[in-house]
Amino acid sequence: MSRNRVLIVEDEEAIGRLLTMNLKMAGYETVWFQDGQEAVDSFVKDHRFDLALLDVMVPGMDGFAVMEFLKPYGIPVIFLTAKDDINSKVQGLSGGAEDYMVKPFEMLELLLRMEKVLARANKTEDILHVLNMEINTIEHSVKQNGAEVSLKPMEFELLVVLAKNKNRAISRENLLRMVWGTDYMGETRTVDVHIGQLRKKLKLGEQIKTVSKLGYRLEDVEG
Amino acid sequence: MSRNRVLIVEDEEAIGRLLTMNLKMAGYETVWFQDGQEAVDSFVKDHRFDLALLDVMVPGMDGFAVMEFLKPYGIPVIFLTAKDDINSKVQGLSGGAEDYMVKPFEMLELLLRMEKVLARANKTEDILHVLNMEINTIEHSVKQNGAEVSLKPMEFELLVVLAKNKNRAISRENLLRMVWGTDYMGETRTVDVHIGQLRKKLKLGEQIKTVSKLGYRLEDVEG
DNA sequence: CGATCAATTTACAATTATTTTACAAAAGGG
DNA sequence: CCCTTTTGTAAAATAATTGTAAATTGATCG
Repeated sequence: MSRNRVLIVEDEEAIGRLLTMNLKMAGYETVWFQDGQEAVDSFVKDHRFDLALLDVMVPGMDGFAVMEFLKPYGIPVIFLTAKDDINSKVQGLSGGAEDYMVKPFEMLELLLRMEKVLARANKTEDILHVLNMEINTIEHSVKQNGAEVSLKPMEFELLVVLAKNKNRAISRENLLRMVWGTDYMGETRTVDVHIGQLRKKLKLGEQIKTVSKLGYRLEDVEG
Repeated sequence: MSRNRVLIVEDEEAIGRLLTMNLKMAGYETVWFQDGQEAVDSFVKDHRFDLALLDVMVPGMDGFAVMEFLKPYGIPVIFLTAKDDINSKVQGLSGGAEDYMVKPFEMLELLLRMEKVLARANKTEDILHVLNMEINTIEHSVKQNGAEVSLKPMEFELLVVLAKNKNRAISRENLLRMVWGTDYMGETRTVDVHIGQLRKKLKLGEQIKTVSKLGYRLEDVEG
């Protein structure tokens, strides 16, 4: 599948730029507007979006109003808003928004939530193809050159995260958060051990690169 | 690349000018007010700031009051204050300020703290572009003319500091503080050796200038 | 309860990174 | 110029990180 397209409506320069850059790194296609009206004008001409990130307070037309235009097309919305404005939260979620992020937020947190929203909307691939592997996220199975390879649950989850983020170095901390869901502090070699298992079982000694002091990267040259 | 915008509220002419000048050199965009009320009046019309430096004692409206206006927008605040006024410190930090500088302060110290605060608020660029390099601070990777160059962790950290402070000479002592985090006293050639590695690996013999008796400077004429 | 299997921790070996050393080369500074 | 100090850098020494087998812990199920 081609990459998911994300509509961004955000007037703050710094945040908009950061979003654009990070989503691009994460493999999304983005279109960014600093004005709600402009976003809508463009949207009526081209509504091929899979997800929208809308700042609530934005010039031209506010985020809630923008959402009304997206609704008929079933495009899920995640709102971005300045500090704990509980009213916006209520209005946004009851109005049909999928999720809600309070600024300033962690980019990784946003990426995780976007993943979840896209999965719920059935806009993610169920089968990933990386290197010589076919990873079935519904059956939790992996085939390598057509032959089934048996992975334990955590090994599988780790492989999925590496595959979804191929060619990108991921720190041990982030792997722990993404796969294990823990904000683990202190020392643990769990990640390393599981990486070792994947390397052994899938013969990925070369393809899973160690990034010293940081973490690991699954390399797939072809892209 | 657009720069981070900093709101400065400081009535002392000399300090205000110094801040404006130094931050501009360091690549920030600044707006400076000498009166708290004026700053707030302007802020309600344009709140596109990434950080605020607030003098506590300032005419019109004091720093704490100004902060209350910034809070809802999640704009981090660093207080500047005349003396070692412990009360202000307590009031400021408990009121939500990110950090606190006592005058007179080292400009480099302030720049360091600003960096930290911006990073915490997720408002720093993840990808730096300097000379022919693209430095990805999330993946800890460097591309030169599109080709990946492999750096060891400390080499990478050093490059980031040089890049963030390009065209500014940095002493060995400060490099040690910024990269290695140590207030190392005495003799060490560690910095020199790592500079040598960067020059070799990235062919920056010309661009990393030695500043005799002081330290080094990464030059990027284009700015 | 055990038996079984997955997950994590431990412990130590292997590898890689960092710092120091030592000397050569270059730069200042009379 | 010459002498002194500073800097460049290869290579040795030291330190830290990573790989991984094996032991331990935890969870599940009859």
